[in-house]
Amino acid sequence: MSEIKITLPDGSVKQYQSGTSALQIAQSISEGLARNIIAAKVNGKVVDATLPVNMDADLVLLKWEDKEGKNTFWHSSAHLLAEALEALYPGVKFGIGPAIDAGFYYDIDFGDHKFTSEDFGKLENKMLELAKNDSKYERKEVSKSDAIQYFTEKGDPYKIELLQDLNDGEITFYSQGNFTDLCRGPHIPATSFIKAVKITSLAGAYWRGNEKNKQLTRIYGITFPKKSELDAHLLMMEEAKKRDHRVLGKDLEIFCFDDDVGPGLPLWLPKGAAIIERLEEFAKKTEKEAGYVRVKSPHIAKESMYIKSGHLPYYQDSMFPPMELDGTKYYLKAMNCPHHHKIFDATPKSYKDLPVRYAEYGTCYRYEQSGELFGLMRVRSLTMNDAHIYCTKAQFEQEFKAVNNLYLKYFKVFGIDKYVMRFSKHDPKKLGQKYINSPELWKETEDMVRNVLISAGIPYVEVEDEAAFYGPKIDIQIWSAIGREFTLATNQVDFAQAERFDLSFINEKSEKERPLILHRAPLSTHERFIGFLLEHYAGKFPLWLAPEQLIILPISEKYQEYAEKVLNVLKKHDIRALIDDRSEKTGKKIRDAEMKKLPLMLIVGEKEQAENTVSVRKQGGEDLGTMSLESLTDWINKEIETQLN
RNA sequence: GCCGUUGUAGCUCAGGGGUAGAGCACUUCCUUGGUAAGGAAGAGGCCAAGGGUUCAAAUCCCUUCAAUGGCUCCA
Repeated sequence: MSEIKITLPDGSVKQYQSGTSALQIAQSISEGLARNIIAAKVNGKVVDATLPVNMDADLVLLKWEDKEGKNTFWHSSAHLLAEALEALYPGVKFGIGPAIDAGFYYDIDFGDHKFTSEDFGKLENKMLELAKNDSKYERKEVSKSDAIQYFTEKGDPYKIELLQDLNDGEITFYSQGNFTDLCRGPHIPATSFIKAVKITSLAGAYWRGNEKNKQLTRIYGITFPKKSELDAHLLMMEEAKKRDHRVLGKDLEIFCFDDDVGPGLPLWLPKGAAIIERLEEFAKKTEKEAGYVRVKSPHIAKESMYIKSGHLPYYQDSMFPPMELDGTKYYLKAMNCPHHHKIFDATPKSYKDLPVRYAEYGTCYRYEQSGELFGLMRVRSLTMNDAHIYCTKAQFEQEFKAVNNLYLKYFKVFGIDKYVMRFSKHDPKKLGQKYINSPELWKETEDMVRNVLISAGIPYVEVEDEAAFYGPKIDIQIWSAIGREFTLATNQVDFAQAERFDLSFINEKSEKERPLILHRAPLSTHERFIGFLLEHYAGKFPLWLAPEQLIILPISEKYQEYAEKVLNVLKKHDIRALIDDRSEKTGKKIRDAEMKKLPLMLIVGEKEQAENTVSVRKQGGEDLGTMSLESLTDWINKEIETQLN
């Protein structure tokens, strides 16, 4: 037999017999290592650890700690779930069962049987029982006709449908115990790797994601190689739930919903409104410095405007139905851009006026499907940190860059670092349907955007079929506490609406020319941004943004008068403060202030009253000591200045 | 919009065919206490809404509304 050269990640090269598996290679290094090997990466491709290697290769041994290792582990767990289901409910039919970011799911057609969350325990136990059998995951290449025959005999129509799309020669089965599945692999060596199982939830899911298809039962689960890891995971999930903006928003009295107001229509309580005020102050100042001017527009407009803008055919389903007055239809605005275009068009423009930057915190209404509403992250009334920039082609790059820099500046202030910049492009197949049919302009503007991103050295991912109908965009993707992905902010190019609105400026040659338009909303909408910030800060807003910045805690009622004196001084300095005048002990007052996540606590008693000072405690416990009111206000101002720069 | 689950006090939840319970919060009183929970008493509910079954419904059934986990969709 021939020899092969295996290169390990540390660069070392070892010789093995051809046909040696990654697992055997691991064993040759150490038994302990081999026990932890879940899969292997051979020349960059993830494969079974037991697959024989027949050529010289770069080899990475994948463990649970590796992302691909977890992926393989969970994918194999989905097969174990299926095996358990088949044992418990003979005759169930299987859809697909992939690994996801945290765990796996399997789509099941239970036929007439009703599977409920009460069956979770039974299923978990069965999975653990089967795991203990230590069944090997065995790979087998099969011909397409054999594969179809197998599933026809078994009576699994979904698998047969999946097989139709596969080519003969690339089909593999994996078996463990009594269960065989159509699967590309790879898998863990044996079921005994799985030591802890948790079925997490149950949901309906359309077969192949199409709402016209039958709805299957999707069972979500997660597994671990150690019981302790499952416990840690469950604890983490509990913590994430506490961070959920819907929970914090209620606890901290930021916002609420009311049945009489309507779903997706948040009410801002005083503390929520205070945060909005801070955000707007900050945005208006920043935008002013960046050369924006502010405009204002009404909340409704005639149908004709949305026909002109081209929004109506794309957007009608997600707009509130129109009101009809004297035969004219009026829509609640779902976006601010057409209004801004009209403002641009209201006065003649010269090239000397450009770029024109119109900013507005504009409130829009979108009739999102009821099932899509999600706390503050998906709502039906939203106030956007909107602006539109009208510029020449020559100015485009600089403007686009400036907008990007603005984003980065904001992200620094808010400490936003876990995001992905997504360069969202059109899909050429959908020109004329989802996207304006101008292939050259798409190419041109997408190239411009890419160039800006590359020259600015900003990391990004390119994604097709995510653009706006009027042009490409950059989306900032973030994740909520419970792991749901959202677009926080967008920066969009628009080459279509200027044409539709017949917008123009007079260029140097005294000719009419169309401006390019940028749409941008770096601070998203108040709803989504505050929802995000609640989770991001876990409710502990920084001093500049906190609805209530500090609370004065008199040691006893005897110091109430002094506390009020302090309050008045602070109010004169525009500091948002209040007094806890309850007849409670200081420990209790501190605890309650901590629960409300107030950034600062001022303790005042005999000593402070005598010296005309306050004792300052930061949220979390840090003692800033005793200071005069003057040094406190100085300290606060400095702190805020640091936070905003 | 579709499928599953849930809806009991301001909040978190228990209960469950015979006219409602806890903890926290709230109010009052006692206490005047120095860096994460002092004590006592009190008040607070058409058990989401509507209909049905029943001698009797918060409890069982149906419809609606809302929330929630997904799917589809999206800033």
